[in-house]
Amino acid sequence: MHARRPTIDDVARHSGVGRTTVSRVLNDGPNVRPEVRDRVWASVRSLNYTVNPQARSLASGSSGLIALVFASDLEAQPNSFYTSALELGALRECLVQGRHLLTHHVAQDSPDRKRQVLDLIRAQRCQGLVLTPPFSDDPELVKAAAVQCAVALISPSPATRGLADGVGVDDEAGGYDVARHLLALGHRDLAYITGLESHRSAARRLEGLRRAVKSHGLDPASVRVLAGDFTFRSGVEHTRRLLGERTPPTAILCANDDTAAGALSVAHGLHLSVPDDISITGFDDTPMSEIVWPPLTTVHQPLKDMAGAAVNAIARRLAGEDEGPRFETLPHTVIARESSGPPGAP
Amino acid sequence: MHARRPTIDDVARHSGVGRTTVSRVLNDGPNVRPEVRDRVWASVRSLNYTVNPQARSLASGSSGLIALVFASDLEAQPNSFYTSALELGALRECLVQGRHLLTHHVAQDSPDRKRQVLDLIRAQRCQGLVLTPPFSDDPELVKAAAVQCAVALISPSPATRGLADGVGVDDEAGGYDVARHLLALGHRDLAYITGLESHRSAARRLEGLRRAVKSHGLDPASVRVLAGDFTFRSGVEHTRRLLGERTPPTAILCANDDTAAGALSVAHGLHLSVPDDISITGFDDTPMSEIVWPPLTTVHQPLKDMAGAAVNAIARRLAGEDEGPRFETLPHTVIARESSGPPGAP
DNA sequence: GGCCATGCTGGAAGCGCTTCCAGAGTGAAG
DNA sequence: CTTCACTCTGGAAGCGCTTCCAGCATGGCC
Repeated sequence: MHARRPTIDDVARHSGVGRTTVSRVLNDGPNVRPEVRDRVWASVRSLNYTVNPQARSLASGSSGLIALVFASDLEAQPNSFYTSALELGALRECLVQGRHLLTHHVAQDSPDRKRQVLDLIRAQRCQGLVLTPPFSDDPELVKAAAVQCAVALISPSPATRGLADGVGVDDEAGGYDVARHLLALGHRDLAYITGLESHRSAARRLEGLRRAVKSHGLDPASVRVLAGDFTFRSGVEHTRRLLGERTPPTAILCANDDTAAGALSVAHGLHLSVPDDISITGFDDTPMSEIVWPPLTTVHQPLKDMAGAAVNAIARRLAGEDEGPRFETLPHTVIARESSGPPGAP
Repeated sequence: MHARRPTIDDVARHSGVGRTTVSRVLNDGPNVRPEVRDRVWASVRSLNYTVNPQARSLASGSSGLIALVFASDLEAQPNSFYTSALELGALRECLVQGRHLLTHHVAQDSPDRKRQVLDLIRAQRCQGLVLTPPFSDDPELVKAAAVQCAVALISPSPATRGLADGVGVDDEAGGYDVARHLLALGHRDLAYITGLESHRSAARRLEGLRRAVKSHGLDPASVRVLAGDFTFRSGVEHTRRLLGERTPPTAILCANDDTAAGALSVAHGLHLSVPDDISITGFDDTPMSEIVWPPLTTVHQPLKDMAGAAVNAIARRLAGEDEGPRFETLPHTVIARESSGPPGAP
């Protein structure tokens, strides 16, 4: 069939040096004369040699693997844009760092989900682990994982920030900012559809919302809060209920874009005009917010950068950096599109 | 720090058997007495042993890696639902098959994109490769890849079907079926926004559309065809042009859901009613089709199953099955939602 | 009882790399 | 001329597994 692939020994023989020297050249090691280095590279090219990553992993004792774990179901197609963005960001940074990404989806409601994550990094010899919400909010899991490998958290709550490196936006401020946007437009009666209870960072958005309401001299308790779960479906259900009330709110804030899309859909079904009859906002600024009609006012979160920063933090740890856990706050922005406007406008 | 992880020799010693026997047990090999087998498993559990996948790969000479390659940009967020669905399907089947998935995104316009793919499977020692469109339509690439590893194609065109295993729906029939759906509703003036030229399977949808038109006694040449590229943006641009004409079509068929979403958005912008003023259909039935307003009439394509079947085909090849390339056709369905209706209705 | 087929077992040889360590060469310092 | 501190270099020992192959029981059969 095809000829045996060249090994490091073939390169060594071909360039007339020892195997160790070839290894040094391949790994940019010190103590190799430039001319020897060139000779080795020439042989590498001429033999069309590439290192065997499996052998390298075994010998060096490091797999180069970083696991990215999502809490979702292999069957469902959850928050596709959110997870895709994170994965792409992580993938890109892994490429830069010469590491490999192991994407894993764990059923959210699986009773042994923590074990699944720990088993994964154990069995695969992962050196790094990027946890997304709500896993990134679980102190027990984070602690257990941190013993085994470098851990970085996406949007961790304060409870886990001290346990590992983290990246995220200031969710409280994000909530505050969209709420301010709506209050400035003249809205006085807001409703909020939350994300999953366990997803702490999204819960902080509500706190920011309440702060904004209070700072406008209104009663935070007047904000109607409905317990959603980030799905389109929960946006549909809660919005249907809200808009069925005698005095519906003039604006509905949603914990993410999917939920907002559900809310929009209900408004359309009732032949209401958005934003004239009802303003709706999302969170994340996934591509979805430009796909729906009208385009969604939302809070931009640099998801790809967040995932990249997480992988980068892991790489730094593995390179030996040894400070306390660090939390990196990335900037968010309110993106005002057409789904929000003054209440009761023509 | 932590104790050295147990190796296969520790298990062998602990259970009083040879290393070879432990290996047999771990790999479900033959010729091990049940009682010995149990004893070994007991040791494995008690030592909390897991095989080192890196060592196994090296020794067995098989990496267990399957690459899934997308033609897209790490910067853009292309067809998120489409790629996510394929990835989830592949991931699930890999889990079943005990293999690992290496997801890779290659810039569509990169001049050496073929080389990038070939280098990837070469450098990583991938044993399988799943190619998505338009890579799956490139005979040159498929041939070159097939020399190195088992290849499976997602939605290959007839030109590449003979070169490797493939999975897909009958795109021609899919196009035929949506067109029939619209014709049955009374539409006589259709427009089609195509996908990327290089994406052959999508081009076949147009052929089906033409066949349907002809079978209704209409002139296939009367169908307006606009060259899109699967993006929301191309849906926007072409629809804007179409609806600006003196006699706009009564229905716009799009090569995928993203493009259809763009078309919908333009209709809304012009304050047209969908489907009363204009019917719009998509293709793929990604979650997006339920998110937009009104929900999109589209052709369901079982993307997750397709990716799973592709991985499965690779696994069968690697297990030694040795027939000619096989193409597996999965069923498609027209999903009639609210974006299509009789033309010129109230 | 002798013989062979069959089932089970483990020793030993790698897989292709990294890394420890000893050795060779070189120039500056004594 | 010797000594020492470097800079280079390569031999050899693994990393933890799979797999080839030889060896030893065992049992059925003539």
